[in-house]
Amino acid sequence: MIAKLDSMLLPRKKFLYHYKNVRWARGRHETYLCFVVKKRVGPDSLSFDFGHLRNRNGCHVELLFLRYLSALCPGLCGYGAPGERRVSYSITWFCSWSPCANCSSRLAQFLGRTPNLRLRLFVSRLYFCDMEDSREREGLRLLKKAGVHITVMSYKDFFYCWETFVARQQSKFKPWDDLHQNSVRLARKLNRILQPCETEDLRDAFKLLGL
DNA sequence: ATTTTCAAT
Repeated sequence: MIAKLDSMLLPRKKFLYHYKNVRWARGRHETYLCFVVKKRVGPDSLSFDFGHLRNRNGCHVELLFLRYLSALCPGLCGYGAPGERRVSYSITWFCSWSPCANCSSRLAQFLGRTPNLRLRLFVSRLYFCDMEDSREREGLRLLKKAGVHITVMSYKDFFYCWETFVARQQSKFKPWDDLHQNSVRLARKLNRILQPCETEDLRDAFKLLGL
């Protein structure tokens, strides 16, 4: 049973290489997506599923996930019997890269017509977000508008992923150098991206006034 | 100081 489950888990080296939140992520030509799916089956009870995916055959991992979604979440999209309610799900993603502009837009569209799905998104690194006017930045704002909570992964998130998705064989999660600093830097960057400009202007104004 | 990015060779 353990051995069977192990094959579904991420090898330690793969996780560490692809999720490392280093400034210059040379060679990460793959993106991994670890997910947790929770289904609301009653007023209180939740069922639970988890796993991981990576991009394949030129298909970004987010869109790959959308393809698997109906199998993963029965009753999410179908219309069911007349008068029957759709099933509600909460999904959490932990992605090694944040989504590209196209994936963000496709996701936002999908979520717009699937109000019974809540998506929480943790990312290790920000994908093509250096330019002030990058389409990827715009895409992240679109996702926020679609109700997605986007957060940069911190120590506790890497730790949780290690415990949940990695074939760790009893080994403890060993944070790499600068994990915390990198996470803080990226979180600030993401906040600046998601923050409406007015707030930023106000903050500067307050600073000028010494308030 | 500078470096990369869901590849393409």
